[in-house]
Amino acid sequence: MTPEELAVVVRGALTDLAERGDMSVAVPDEVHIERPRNRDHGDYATNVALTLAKQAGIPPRELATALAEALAACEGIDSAEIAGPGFVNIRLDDAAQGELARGIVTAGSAYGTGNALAGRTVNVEFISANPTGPLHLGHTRWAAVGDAIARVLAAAGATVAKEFYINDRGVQMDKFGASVMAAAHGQPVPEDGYHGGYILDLAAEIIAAEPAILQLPEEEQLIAFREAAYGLQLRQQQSVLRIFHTEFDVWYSERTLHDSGAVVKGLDKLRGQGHVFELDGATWLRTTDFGDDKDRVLIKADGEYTYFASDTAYYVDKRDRGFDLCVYLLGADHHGYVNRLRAVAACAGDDMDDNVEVLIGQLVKIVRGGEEVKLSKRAGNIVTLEDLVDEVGVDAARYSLIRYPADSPLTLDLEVITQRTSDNPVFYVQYAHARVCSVLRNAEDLGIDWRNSDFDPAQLSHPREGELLGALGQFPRIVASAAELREPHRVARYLEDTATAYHRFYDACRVLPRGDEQLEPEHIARLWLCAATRQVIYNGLTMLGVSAPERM
RNA sequence: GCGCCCGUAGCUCAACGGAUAGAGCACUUGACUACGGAUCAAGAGGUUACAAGUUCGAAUCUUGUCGGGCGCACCA
Repeated sequence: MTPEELAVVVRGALTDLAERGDMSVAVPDEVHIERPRNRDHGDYATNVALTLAKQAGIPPRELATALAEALAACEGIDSAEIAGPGFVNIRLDDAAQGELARGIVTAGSAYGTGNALAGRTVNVEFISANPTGPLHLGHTRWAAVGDAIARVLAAAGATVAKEFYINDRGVQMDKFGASVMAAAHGQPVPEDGYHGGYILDLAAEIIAAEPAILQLPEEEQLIAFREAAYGLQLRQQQSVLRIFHTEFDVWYSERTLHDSGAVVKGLDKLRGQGHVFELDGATWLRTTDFGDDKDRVLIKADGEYTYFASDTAYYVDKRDRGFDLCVYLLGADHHGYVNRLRAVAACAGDDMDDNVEVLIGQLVKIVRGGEEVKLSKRAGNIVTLEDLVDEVGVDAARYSLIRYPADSPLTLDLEVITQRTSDNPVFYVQYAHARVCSVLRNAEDLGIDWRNSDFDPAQLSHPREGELLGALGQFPRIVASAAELREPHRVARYLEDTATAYHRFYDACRVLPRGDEQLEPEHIARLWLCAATRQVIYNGLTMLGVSAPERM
């Protein structure tokens, strides 16, 4: 029995109480079932009596007592007891709990998915770096977490597109081009240019491919260098993200936004909504109508579009492409954009609480042996996504970034996550998966066909088996809450708990018959439990973009 | 000055208003003729920055104070 099924049972019991008329309780739509931290409190607990008592005018413990009596009589429930101020602690009978293993194995990769967000079409935009250098650690956090958010949203039933906005327009691109050109001529890079060592590499690569570029007139040459370097750098970003297992559905160029007329179209839409005005020769959007602290310029007095104009047009364009929720994942230094972007949605006639969502990721601080490693894209002394992957591997890098909520600052010690030991939780979880796979392989080698043997769920009566089943039953609600809250770290933490439950089970319960033992129903039941565990860990790791190795 | 985020074990961090605030690392002590010990068991470690409030109940919500990070362009 899953917690969701139990909630239905509890709700039914409450309905019975209400209909019998002893107690005038209004039966809530949702009954909160939780898994008590303390195992002495049973398999599950509900606080529903506490929440209903006041409004029903009944002391909580009295209501809880009546509910407990009703529940104890329900099928699949072994006992129900009141505790504390009015909790009802519920213990399932072994068969009802064990049946879960069959359900998970049958559901396969669908176990854990849901339909809470069915019908929502979501655009998740993240990273969106300038194509003027390698991706650094701030980008890397979102590369991992943003991708995981998208996967979790999809698991909750949403239709999701991952999008990368290429900031390939504006003065930063020109500075980038000028920097590469200077390097190509062996001259010092301009003061306000890009100084990383990669600039020299780009220059060398461009000259090698097209030596004649150095003979072009200066202005032409500048453009040629800029475009060549842009192409190379973008491909480098795309390649490293592919290695990182973060695949985008759409790479959207800011230039094409302008070239396609989308910017003009977006402006027209905003004008039609009546929030655009002229002042001092510039064209403004009155974002203060919707909570921004100042109005924003769309077209400067010199006739140039601002970056903000691109932003607004891009939002309108996303909505025109059919997305009903636009999620932006931004770095901490962009938190000033939150109100602005929400106001853009409102100015376009949308609901800024429903159509747009801006998440802010706090900074990642990197230390190496306790000493901070400074990051600076312009200075060149940077830790890049590629560096991190080279040092710790894709799985450890992704997992280390995903297992913490993105909205709190994070310190990673390279010396710690470089170690391929149990210091790093990803190995702990992957090891559990490999261990289950090993047991199932051994079963196969022994010729045990557990899938086609009778499965008696009541065999799973050991406390450690109950713990493991309880953990496995949590998975769907963990995924649902991770999606709802945009917090994939919940899945990672959950997997760690589940891995612990498996290791503890494994430690206490022999799965396979020893050499001279007969195959018993208990062995079969435990193999089903193993198979269910493998499925849950596999589904969870996959949701995080982390591999689930069968051997390590 | 205004605004956003954050203060939880020695360190890095969990805990969607619930019961005795939990993990990992580090520290102490046990369990290997191993279904994979990359594991398990036990111990020690806390005034959840501080103070008031809200309620059956607060690390969580409200207000204030202190401390830290970041942001406040006709830049991109």
